[in-house]
Amino acid sequence: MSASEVPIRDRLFVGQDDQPYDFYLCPPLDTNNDLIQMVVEHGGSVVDDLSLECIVISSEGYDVPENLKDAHIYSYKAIEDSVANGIQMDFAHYLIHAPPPEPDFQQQEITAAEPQVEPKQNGSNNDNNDDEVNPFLDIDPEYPTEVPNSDPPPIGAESGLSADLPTVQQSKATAVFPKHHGVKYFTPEEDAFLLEEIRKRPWLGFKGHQIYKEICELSFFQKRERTSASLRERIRTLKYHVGYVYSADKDHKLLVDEDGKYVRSFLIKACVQPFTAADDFGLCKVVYGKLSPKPNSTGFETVYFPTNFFDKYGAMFPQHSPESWRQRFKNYLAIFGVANYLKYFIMEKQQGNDPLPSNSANRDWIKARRSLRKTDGPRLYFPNIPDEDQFIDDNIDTILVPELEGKNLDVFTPMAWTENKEDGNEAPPSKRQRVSNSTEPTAPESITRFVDTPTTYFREATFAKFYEKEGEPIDLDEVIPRKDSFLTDVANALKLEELTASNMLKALNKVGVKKYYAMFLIYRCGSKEWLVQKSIKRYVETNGQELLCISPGAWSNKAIDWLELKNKHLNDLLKAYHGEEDFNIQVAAFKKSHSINL
DNA sequence: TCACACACCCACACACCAA
DNA sequence: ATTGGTGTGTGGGTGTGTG
Repeated sequence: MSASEVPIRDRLFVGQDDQPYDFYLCPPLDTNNDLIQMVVEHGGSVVDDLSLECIVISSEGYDVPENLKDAHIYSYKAIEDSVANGIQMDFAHYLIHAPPPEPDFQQQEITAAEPQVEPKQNGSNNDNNDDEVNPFLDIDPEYPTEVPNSDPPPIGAESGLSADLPTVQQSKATAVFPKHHGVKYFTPEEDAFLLEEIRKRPWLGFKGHQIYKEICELSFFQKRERTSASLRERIRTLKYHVGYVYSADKDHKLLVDEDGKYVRSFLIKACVQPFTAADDFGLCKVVYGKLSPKPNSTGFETVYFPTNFFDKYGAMFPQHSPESWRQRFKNYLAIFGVANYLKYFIMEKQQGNDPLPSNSANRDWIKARRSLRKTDGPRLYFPNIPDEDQFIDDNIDTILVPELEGKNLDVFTPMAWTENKEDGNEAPPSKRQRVSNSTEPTAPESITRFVDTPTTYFREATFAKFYEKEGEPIDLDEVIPRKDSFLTDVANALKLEELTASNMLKALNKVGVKKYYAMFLIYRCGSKEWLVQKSIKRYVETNGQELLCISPGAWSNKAIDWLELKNKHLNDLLKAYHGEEDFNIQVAAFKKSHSINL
């Protein structure tokens, strides 16, 4: 029977390369028409030529024929269960025969490196259990499905490989006759084991080196003589298709749900956060505006940082730790030059280009500057930027950087620290003084414009209660892995013929925005659907930290705080920011709702 | 020729430490 | 407490050998 004679119902047994899995059915299975039909109906194919790459299927209890002693053999139940469940089961769980270990390698390992009985590592972590292994069954007790009765739950049982099937597909050939000399292909069970071990270490990321150093220490891979480099490269070959990781708390203890299963998380964070051009621009802008760096005779700048400057900066811009920000300044911006970088950044923006971060804007130049700094050589100017700092003063506020939007930078204004540096704790707002040429005034009357800040909590009791009761406004765990499609859904949902509040509410609810949050957005954005959309985007991109976009027309908590002050000057600034018409409409709406004290 | 396993390299993010 | 020096590990590029 060939695949072409049977209508293919789904692609259960098709690899990512669109090639069907080839199954070799050991007699008497080769005459089992039901089984054959299952294979071909679901996209696979049945072969009778063992010299081809194929997955060998047999039944438990049948003698392994001599010519298959060196093959990995899987139970026919792998096929049956996959079809029954509608997803591809982890074939590694159905391994009924594996090739015996190669004597020369095993001997070498035992005599040269290991005592006859490896000491049991009896720690709190169950990963390193190392029980005796049946040498004829190449299934390790460490193997995920076989982690029994241990404190953290069995993983493989539920997680399996299912959606992550590239592993089976990519190593199917070698699952049959793995080679021990030359190229040693990964088997499905190695892939499955590796993925599970990665998922159990979400704090290590999965692109680095350390995690593989740990995993390759496990006896499962020690026995298979896998180096950390090979494990790492395997994951790179699999295009990092880890799919998900298991949630862990800050002490690296894996979270377990009410069923005793590890809790999946699709937020796979990287271990290091590269500095962006916006990061550099933001830091330079604050240093330039608030700390007034003074150029010295060697062409570098002298900057006096107030106490805890980087702590404050890191708190306000948490994409990097305070120490990282300090290092960034020390290792790159101080070398590049604050004024140089600002000029470069502004020039690029004005020319419609995307500026590069300071480490890569001009690698040769910064390398030269770095050595110049130590050797005290001649001054080295950044090419093609204006001499005068006036260029910065004239343009710096025209450059919009989303990262800086809505941040109140007043906290970085040092309070006369040059005179009394020792009592330099928090500068109370009323005591802020003009130290540099661009300090912000503080008294309400001297505030010249409204600078919005992010809205991070529900200010109105009604919405706060809903939040308490119904939880997060959007299920981020569900949405973030498909961020782009979700945002498209939201955009499409808001393409309504009649943009009434109730229509928007229904449409948003349909795509996964909780009703109370939709109500909140409509209320704060004055039913402007583009602002509602922008706010949802902001919410997702900030991982749920910010409830509202920052834009005229979107009324933040800060704006409402100002309203409640009933100060005419501040209201005028709000009018200037939001527009007089919008101001009047919103204030009327707020009054009507009685949610704020007006 | 291609995919894969394995290895090596390097810029850089980040942490730590001594002064 | 701040600062400069230094060590460690990430993340990604790439080279080589094999089948």
